[in-house]
Amino acid sequence: MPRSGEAVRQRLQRAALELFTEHGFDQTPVEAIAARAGVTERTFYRHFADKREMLFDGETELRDLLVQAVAAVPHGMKPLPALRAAFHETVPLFERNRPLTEPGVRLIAETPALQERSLAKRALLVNALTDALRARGVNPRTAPLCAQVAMDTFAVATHRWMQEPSVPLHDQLDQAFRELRLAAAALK
Amino acid sequence: MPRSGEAVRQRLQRAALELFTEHGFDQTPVEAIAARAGVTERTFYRHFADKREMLFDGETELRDLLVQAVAAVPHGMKPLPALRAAFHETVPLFERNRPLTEPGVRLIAETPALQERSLAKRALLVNALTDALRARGVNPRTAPLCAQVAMDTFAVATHRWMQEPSVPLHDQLDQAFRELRLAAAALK
DNA sequence: GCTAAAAACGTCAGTCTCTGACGCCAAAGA
DNA sequence: TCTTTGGCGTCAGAGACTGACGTTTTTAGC
Repeated sequence: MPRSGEAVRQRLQRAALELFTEHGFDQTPVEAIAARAGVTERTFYRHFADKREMLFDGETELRDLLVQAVAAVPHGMKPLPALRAAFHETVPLFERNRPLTEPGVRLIAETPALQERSLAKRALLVNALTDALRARGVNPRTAPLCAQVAMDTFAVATHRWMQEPSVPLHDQLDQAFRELRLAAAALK
Repeated sequence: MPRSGEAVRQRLQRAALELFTEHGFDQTPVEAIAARAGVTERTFYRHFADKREMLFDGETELRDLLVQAVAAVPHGMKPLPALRAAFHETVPLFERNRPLTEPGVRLIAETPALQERSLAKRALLVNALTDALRARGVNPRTAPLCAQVAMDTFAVATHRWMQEPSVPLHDQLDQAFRELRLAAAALK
């Protein structure tokens, strides 16, 4: 029974995902997760802030990658094209983790408490993108709107990609942003 | 001590808002709210699904009004203009309840648990708008994107309206949608 | 290889949220 | 006046977290 810290964390994640998919999120006490991982309930809360948090581990990684990608976009590019380019940079990350995240998204989709947390994580991403845009010199007033709209477009693209695996995520992204442009063009 | 049901509900809401603004949301047990309202903790949960839910009572009213407004928009209008028109219909509702909702939004802004619930409520609104758009014959595939983007634009407008009360909400709305059009026009 | 600091874990006690079951009492209708 | 219904109180309990403290393991320095 190793005690290296990271091993415990991974055992907790595996145990939680198994129990969640078997009995559901709400019907799985933290005590059961800890027991399957060979650890105490108290240790669970030393690795994760709360029960929901363990389902959203890759979010910080995605956020850092995204912020870095926005900063790396060529100067002079308008906000939405810049964000679209940044999202394209994250495609490999999604394609690589696809089989791993699939049971997670299904769990989130059918658990209201997890949907709330998912939306909160998305809001954190939007805030980070807003700061990244402002760092590029984008109008501080319009930066939040651009970041939010781009994030929604990205979310639509990934959602479609989950349901229709045949179309590459790159194409889903371009398609979604194209629809955004067309819809907005009808405004004036 | 009346026992009419609705009176208890209102006393609970008043007591909660007072205690929340005084000690904060997390530092206010449900037991204290019920005590100030002259009832038991159990009665609180007979009126509200959970502790957060009492802060979001007007959401269903807003949703119904919004769905109805989308349905009432003239035929042939494109999704985003239709949604913009529908949002304009809700302006009186916001202007009327402004002093009442002000302490609520401040509380939500500084309480992560309430932000999560707020985002969840917004997602419900987006789903309702998506259905309303589809009922108008909008492309079922693009309806979610339009509803989401319009909701974000509306949120930006109301947010600015809260901070700069001098500019009417109608103008904030038009301004935000104008920025959306300009930002999206730079995409192709 | 030995020892001391630091990190990880266990144990215990406790608060708070939320739920089910049961009984009581007031109000509305026959 | 009697019955029914709905709102409420009481009780018991599960589950999510947190703080405090002691113990064990790992790491670092000699």
